[in-house]
Amino acid sequence: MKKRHTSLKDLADELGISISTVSRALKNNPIISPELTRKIKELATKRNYIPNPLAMGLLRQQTKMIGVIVPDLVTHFYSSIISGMEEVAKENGYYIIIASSNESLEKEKESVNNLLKSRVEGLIVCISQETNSFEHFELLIQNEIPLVFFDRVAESLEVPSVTVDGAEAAKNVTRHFYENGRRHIAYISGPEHLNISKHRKEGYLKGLKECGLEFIPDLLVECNLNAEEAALATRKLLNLKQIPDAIFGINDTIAFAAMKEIKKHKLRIPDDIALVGFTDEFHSTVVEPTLTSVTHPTLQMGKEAARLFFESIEKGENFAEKVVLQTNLVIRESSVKRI
Amino acid sequence: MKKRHTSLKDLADELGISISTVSRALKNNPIISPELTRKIKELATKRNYIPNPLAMGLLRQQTKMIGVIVPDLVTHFYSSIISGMEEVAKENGYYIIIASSNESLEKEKESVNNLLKSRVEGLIVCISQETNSFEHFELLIQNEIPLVFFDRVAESLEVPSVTVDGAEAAKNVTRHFYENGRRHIAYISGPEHLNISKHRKEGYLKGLKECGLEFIPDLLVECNLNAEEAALATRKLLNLKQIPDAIFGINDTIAFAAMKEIKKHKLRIPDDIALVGFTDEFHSTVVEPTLTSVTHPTLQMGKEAARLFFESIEKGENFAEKVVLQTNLVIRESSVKRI
DNA sequence: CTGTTTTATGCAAAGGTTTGCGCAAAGCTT
DNA sequence: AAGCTTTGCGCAAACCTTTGCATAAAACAG
Repeated sequence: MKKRHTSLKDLADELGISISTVSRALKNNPIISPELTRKIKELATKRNYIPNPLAMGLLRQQTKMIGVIVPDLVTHFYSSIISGMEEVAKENGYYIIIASSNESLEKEKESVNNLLKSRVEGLIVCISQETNSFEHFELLIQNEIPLVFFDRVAESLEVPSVTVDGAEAAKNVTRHFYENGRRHIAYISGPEHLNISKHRKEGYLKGLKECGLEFIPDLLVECNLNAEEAALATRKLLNLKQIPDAIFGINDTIAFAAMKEIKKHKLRIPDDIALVGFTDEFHSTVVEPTLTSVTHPTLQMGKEAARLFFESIEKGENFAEKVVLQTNLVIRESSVKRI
Repeated sequence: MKKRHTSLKDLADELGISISTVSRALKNNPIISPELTRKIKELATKRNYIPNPLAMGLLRQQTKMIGVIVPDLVTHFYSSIISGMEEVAKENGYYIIIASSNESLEKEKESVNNLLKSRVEGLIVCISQETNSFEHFELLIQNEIPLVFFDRVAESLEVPSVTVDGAEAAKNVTRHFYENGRRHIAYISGPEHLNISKHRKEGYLKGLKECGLEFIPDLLVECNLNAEEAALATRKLLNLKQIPDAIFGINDTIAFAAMKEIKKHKLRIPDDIALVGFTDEFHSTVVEPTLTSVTHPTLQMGKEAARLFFESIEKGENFAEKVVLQTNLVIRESSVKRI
């Protein structure tokens, strides 16, 4: 049999006073005499009194919980962002409940529902790669439930978000390739409807243009964001009559898969093909060759997302600040020819 | 201004009936007439009624929340285990709140307190590497708050737990080295007070014995579980007069750090030194050479831990089942000489 | 037509907290 | 001494749900 937690009533009864007096004393309300306050506090400590958050929540109509939906939990990128969110949430006395969509629209909808059922005060979401309709989010907006997007956003919705400048980053990668003598630069992209795919592609194209390179449609392949499809996409590139001398993957998962595939084809990195990834997973530095990658300020992204969330709670429905963070191209072995 | 969620009272008022009738109708209580039930359900759907979990929780004295404390979130090992827990928790209508100790005893204690404040119904914990005292857990046991350990456990406490058979695994690694011609097998261990360190060391020693190898104290180095200390430990091994021809790291973080260090010393893996890790992080297959590792059934560990938790809630204080799962040695390039 | 059973619904308490308002007693003013 | 202010505390409502018990109306037996 579980013991009940100590309540205000328990304390009040034991001291023969009213509940309200106990409540006030514990909050240092000066209206309660000093000696009584002292006595009450003493007993509270002794009985290990902890305010019941359910009762408080009921009263104040708030659960102090934020729902977070990520495509998956096991990717360093997301867990790192979550760490950042957690930090800011904690500072504000909030808790985070995590749900993963597993990159499935269906599971994403389900997660939204589940989190709503548990009365989270709002949601911070990175949409799944399948997500191409947004009714489940529109419903949130209609009901004035705070919503923040990060990384992958539904651009048609007026919602605060934190993203990175993917176009700029992709442009820089392209230029980096060019400056290192590459002329047949390929890009493995993700689903077209994702903002991240779109922007990085734009940057890629812009980069080509600035470098005076022609866009060769064969060098742009699109695939879902998993290792299998990435391997397939890479194979497609390696089977071209004119194979690329540089490949840029929309994220590191893609880049690692490409790396494996390139090695399998007995091609050398970076000698035959230069390779660059995106998001800078932790293991970029342990693969061989070490992977040049566009680093994301993940911790900061998480913190910003949480900050936006709290601002959204405060300012209400019309708040839709878009935070765009800069990335950083960290050059390692995979993209620069050894001298 | 946030709209309030629809409550039973809202529905009752709108229909001009009492709250209890609405409540009963929604639970298909046959005592309410079919037509009224239908009408009520219709309105409930229309108004998007969701029962308030706070009110329910207050009534039933349960929050449906489990607190989980992990050393960190960004390691694949932990996030994968958490995924498993989440699955089982969801099936049981529970939510998980995650806190990371960052391998610090202080933060671990703080997390226990925070989670208790938010009235989680119990805790599932992997203790931090610093944790060598357990008062904060004993307090939980005294207050009959369900507690489950996973991977790293406080062995002195009578608490359900799920671990792997580290001794057996370490023995097998040692034998694997021996069978591949290694005779100077080193082991980089973690803090001695951790059960995982202790058991794997036992297995290592047992393996040596079974293979008829002498235990050389210099070949056993202990370090904290981070890349820096692991690099230091590796350097120590590589500076020995008789350097080892095989190194076994207590986890993959250690093994990767060792790999970098070995490469830095211009030694070849596995030719000069064979290397094996533990826990099989995702990137074991992308490093070069690919890393032989002892795989953990992480998803299953998470599920088992959650299962134990629910069993603990049911059976109460005297329940202390210990689940020990088997690992699997996955042999890759880092431990076997190329022919 | 009266008394009893059945049927359908409402009342109220409990769970824990906060807080506006009320009220008594004590202290003060003139 | 009478009236006024201050001080210190309690009452009760509100937040939302469930559920044992009460109650009203309807149906039925005799």
